[in-house]
Amino acid sequence: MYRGPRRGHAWWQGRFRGCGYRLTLPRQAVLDVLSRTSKHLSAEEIYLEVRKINPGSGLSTVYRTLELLVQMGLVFKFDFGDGRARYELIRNTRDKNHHHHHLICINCNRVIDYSEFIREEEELLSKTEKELSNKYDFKIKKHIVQFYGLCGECRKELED
Amino acid sequence: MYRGPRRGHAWWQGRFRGCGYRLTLPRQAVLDVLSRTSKHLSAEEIYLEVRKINPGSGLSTVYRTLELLVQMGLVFKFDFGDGRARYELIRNTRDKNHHHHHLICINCNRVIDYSEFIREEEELLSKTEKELSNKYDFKIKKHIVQFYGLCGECRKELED
DNA sequence: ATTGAGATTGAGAATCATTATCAATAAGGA
DNA sequence: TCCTTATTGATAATGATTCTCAATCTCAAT
Repeated sequence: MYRGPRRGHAWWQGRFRGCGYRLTLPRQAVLDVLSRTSKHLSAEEIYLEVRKINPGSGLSTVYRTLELLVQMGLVFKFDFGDGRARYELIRNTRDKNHHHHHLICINCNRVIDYSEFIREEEELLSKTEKELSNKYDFKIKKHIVQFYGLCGECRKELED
Repeated sequence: MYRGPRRGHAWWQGRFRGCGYRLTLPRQAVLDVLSRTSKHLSAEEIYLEVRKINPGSGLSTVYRTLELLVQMGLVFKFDFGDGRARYELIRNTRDKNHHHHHLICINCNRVIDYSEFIREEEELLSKTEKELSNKYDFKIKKHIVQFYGLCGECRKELED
């Protein structure tokens, strides 16, 4: 089954060329790191991984690349309230709108992705968005839904 | 009609005493500022207002007081994504759980409070919370729901 | 009143993630 | 090859928040 040009990095390459950008080694490295993990890494963490692939990469470039990727719609940027941004590669191009949400442990900063009730959530959110847009003359671009709490391990740990 | 000891600042005074804290002038000033506005002020903004009431107050103390108030459950602390925290006095002690949510303009940072669909939202959220708590062994403490977009004025402004 | 322990304060230094600066380098087209 | 532009890495700058610390205040016990 032919899958088009989406083998290896050819796909990203195309995306970049289409926007007039170059898919350079430092940028490649950032994409590699993001594509190999399911965690929500910070810029610093990405930088440390990137240096294993391309030791010449600088932190500035990692920041610049992440900004670019977010702006290109390839990466999500999250704020989980611990003072540093977190980044996540957007994997499924098809159902872009079907994004997941997060449970964030306020003790160990672990992040759990979930998609339960996402349909109901999205339904309610879009209904709310429609209503609020009218009432307040406000054009909603995106929403944030996050749950904060304690993961199992931290609960045990703190119950002592 | 007698309203109990909630005249002036006597109420806060009680709250403070009860916790073993003192309701000093610099703290009073922060509470005054917060109680007089419906905006979502930043620490710096609060500081500037506080100095009109009590010119001796320092920025550190404002930060410390805000932290204290949040910890005492008298004030909400929000992050609207513009790099500074925002604070809001919790006014109605009765229905603590009936908190509102926010529309945030990504252009001018205006914040609109809304309570439409809050009931439905809370219903869905609590249902989701229950389910997720079980499935992921995760004790949810709080949630965040925020809408980002463009307010009417900014939309006009940017359509040029 | 006096005292002493502890709470509170303001000024300034320190922190830390992120951005801005800038000269050097690489790449692609004419 | 030459030239314009994109990209880079090192470093400095930024800016909100937190930390430090000596000075001041409060209040209960003497």
